[in-house]
Amino acid sequence: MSVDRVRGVVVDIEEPKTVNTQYGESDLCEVTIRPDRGAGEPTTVTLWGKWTENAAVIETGMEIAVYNPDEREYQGEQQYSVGGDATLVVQPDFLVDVTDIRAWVQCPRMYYLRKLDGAEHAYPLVKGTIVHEVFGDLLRGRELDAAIGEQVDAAGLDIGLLGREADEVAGDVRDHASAIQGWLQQGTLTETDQWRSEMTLISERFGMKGRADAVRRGMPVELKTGKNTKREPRFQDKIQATAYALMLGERAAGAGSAVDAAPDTGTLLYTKNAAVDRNEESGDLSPAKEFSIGSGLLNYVVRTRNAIAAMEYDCSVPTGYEANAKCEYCFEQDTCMAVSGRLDQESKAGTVGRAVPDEELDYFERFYTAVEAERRSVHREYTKLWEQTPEERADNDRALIDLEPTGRTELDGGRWELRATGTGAVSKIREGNLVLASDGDPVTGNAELARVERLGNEAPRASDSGNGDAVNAEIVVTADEPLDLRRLDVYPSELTTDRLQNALHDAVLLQSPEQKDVLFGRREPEFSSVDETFIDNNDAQNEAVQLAVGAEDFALVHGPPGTGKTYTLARMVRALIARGDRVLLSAFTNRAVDNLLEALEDQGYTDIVRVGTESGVREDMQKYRLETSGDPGECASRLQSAQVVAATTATCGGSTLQTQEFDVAVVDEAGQLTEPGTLAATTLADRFVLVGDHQQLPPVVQSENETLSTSLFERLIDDNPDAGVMLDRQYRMAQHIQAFASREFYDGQLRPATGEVAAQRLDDLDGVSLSNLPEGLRDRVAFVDPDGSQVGNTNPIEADRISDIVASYRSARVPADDIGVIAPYRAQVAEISKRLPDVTVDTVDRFQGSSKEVIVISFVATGTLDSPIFEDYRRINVALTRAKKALVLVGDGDALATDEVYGRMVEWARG
DNA sequence: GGGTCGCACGACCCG
Repeated sequence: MSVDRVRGVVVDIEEPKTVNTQYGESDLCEVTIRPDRGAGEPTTVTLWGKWTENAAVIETGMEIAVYNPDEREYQGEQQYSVGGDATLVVQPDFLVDVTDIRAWVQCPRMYYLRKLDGAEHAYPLVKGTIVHEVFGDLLRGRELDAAIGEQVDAAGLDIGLLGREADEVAGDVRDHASAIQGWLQQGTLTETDQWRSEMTLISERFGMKGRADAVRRGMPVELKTGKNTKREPRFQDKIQATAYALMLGERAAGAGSAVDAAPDTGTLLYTKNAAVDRNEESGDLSPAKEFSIGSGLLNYVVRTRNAIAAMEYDCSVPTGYEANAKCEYCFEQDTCMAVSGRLDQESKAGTVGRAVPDEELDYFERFYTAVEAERRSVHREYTKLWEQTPEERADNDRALIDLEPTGRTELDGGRWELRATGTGAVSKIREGNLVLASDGDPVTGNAELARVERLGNEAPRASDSGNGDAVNAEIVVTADEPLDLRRLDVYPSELTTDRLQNALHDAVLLQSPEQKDVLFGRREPEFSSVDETFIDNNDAQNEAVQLAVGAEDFALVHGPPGTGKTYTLARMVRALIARGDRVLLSAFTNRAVDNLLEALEDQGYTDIVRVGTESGVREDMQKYRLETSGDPGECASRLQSAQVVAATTATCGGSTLQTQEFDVAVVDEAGQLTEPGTLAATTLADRFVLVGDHQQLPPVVQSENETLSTSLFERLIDDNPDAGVMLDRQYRMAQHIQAFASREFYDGQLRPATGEVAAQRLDDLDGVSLSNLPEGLRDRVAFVDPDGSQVGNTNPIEADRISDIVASYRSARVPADDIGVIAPYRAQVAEISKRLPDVTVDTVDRFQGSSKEVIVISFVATGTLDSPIFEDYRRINVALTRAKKALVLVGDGDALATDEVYGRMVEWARG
């Protein structure tokens, strides 16, 4: 009996050797693995022939999987052979992108360089994207001219930023697209082709993912906007198509051999061939080139994929010697040499220039490694796509399953609207998200990337994630192809990670030494003095604006809760504009960016360009949103001439804003941003101002990662206390409510701005009388121990008690809208919101930046505190400082007392 | 997008 898969952790690797067999000489290498993630009995896997190339990159500790191994006995021991039909996959959980395999095949250094500096704004790329879109449209049956017109229009901004005209680009695109059309017409005349465009493929088996331009009768078709008059397609183009073939084979094979089931032919469409002047060129000018896909090519793709996964295991940097590339012919040679020179790396191409200082090299390496760890966390999210057991599925908040398809409609332009009814389950999926829509199995079934248009009859607001009663909610998505909508999955994206890596590269390799001096502590930041008074009733706020206006390098504004941070920021931006500065406004979230714009608007300033997607930008800020389609000149000049440009830091790292320069970057919520995340905005400007509070939420990172969890804001404020101002007067909380946070997190520096703020009480609200409240809730701060018990991440008894407490406030005529409930876990949020459908119940993260008259906090934990309840004391700071007039803490007093900080908190709350 | 090696043409399924 044979097994179809062996998988385990490598514990030993023998030296590869050459042996004589009855069929001649052959290479082999023995690898010992322990199955079950290292817990099983040691087993020998023998790699034969070319698989021994992979043996050279395998290290102990790595995980390997072997498919269809040959099970046999050698010297009395049962072992597995990799040769013949078998396939070796190294680090199967690491998902290698097909375009990365393509780049690595050209040169491993190319793969690395692409990762460091991906975003560039160049005409061939913009044109290539448009041609690809038109190709998709043609496959969906659109008319050529209509498709070209629409796609050129859609790329208006990109074309304009390159200084090109729409007509000229349309002409270029037509040359390419008509070649495609000619070829398509030939095909459809003779046979009824079955086409799929833009097929998303994700392979659990091979640890690979990618998007094929098109699939015809199960075979991959790749579009290339270049020319190729040779008989054979380019090698790396074949490799790309072969990788898709491998994944298509996996889908077709079921439990059988993916290699055997892979399509045997790939097609490459070189669209420029038809446009070549026939007098000058000789050779094969047909756009379509077919090639045969054999097992050797398929295995070559897998081996290359393995080499990448092995390199990424310990974040090594490729030198170029891993393959036989010839540097003298490489068009990236200059970049390659410059990067290796500046980063002091070994490189086959050689190096040019001097290395950056040691501290910058260390910094680069530390953050590069941290960002790659973050990438691996994103990869782990993909595993949710193939979780199949009922427990796993029940626990998966990244998918909506068991949907009932209700219909589909073909839209103009050949796209489809797909509809289904849901079970009302809670998930991370939100309207506007890009998701994987499938017929039930996102990996092996029919699946398409889709956009969520509608989720439920009432659009879920950011604040009511815990709505457990929305049964039979209607779900609407749009996609390129029709399918029975039975499941939606979050589509994990490496976009953010890619942009962090680019920002790191730009900061270390492209910024001037003067700019870097202050970042690396080699020079103190400089300020010119500013006498003008900008805000006359708050000294700290005024000082913050003065500091920002006078900053030659950077300024830091520390804004604790309720201190008028946003108002100060808006005033600061106006002061900078008045000086003639061009300002970039940024923050981690779209919500924060829009809040800033609102504050600017309140102060009468509206000459703003907001860059972002339609679904990301708040309704009332759409009027400022930069139109990216239409007349290229108009789109581009609107951006180029804007004095204030606002975008999230992720957008700042994208190619559009990379074309722009600013005098000052102002970044809000900087305490929530990783260093590279902040750099994405600051590298676009000469100087920067960071505004935030490192005592509130830390940077959002998936991986447990110390390097990324300290913000640039925090590091700079620790190193340069003189470059910062703390806003010390708060306008939100009653004296007693703010007392604990002030003492614990702000050295007692935080004070109420006025006596009125300090003395505010619940009965200041219309019609509310304290005498209608139970005695325990009449103080501004109260502690209630409901004697509940923790069940998983919930505490139902505590939830009941919270429901009673809220009912008390409601019967004392406190409006539901003025009450908020905060819980540490999503499960408890759901538990409480079941009982309180009219009240905002949420986790801390979603409450940051807002406040309520009454806040009730659920601590859930009982008995002991195994894990820090709110993960981090900074989260409890955020929770406590959301309340204006009344704060009720609900939890197990004894359990909380076992922790020093929580213990002091309970003491304070019991008054 | 841009040029150079890489794959592969049969079957052994191995020490």
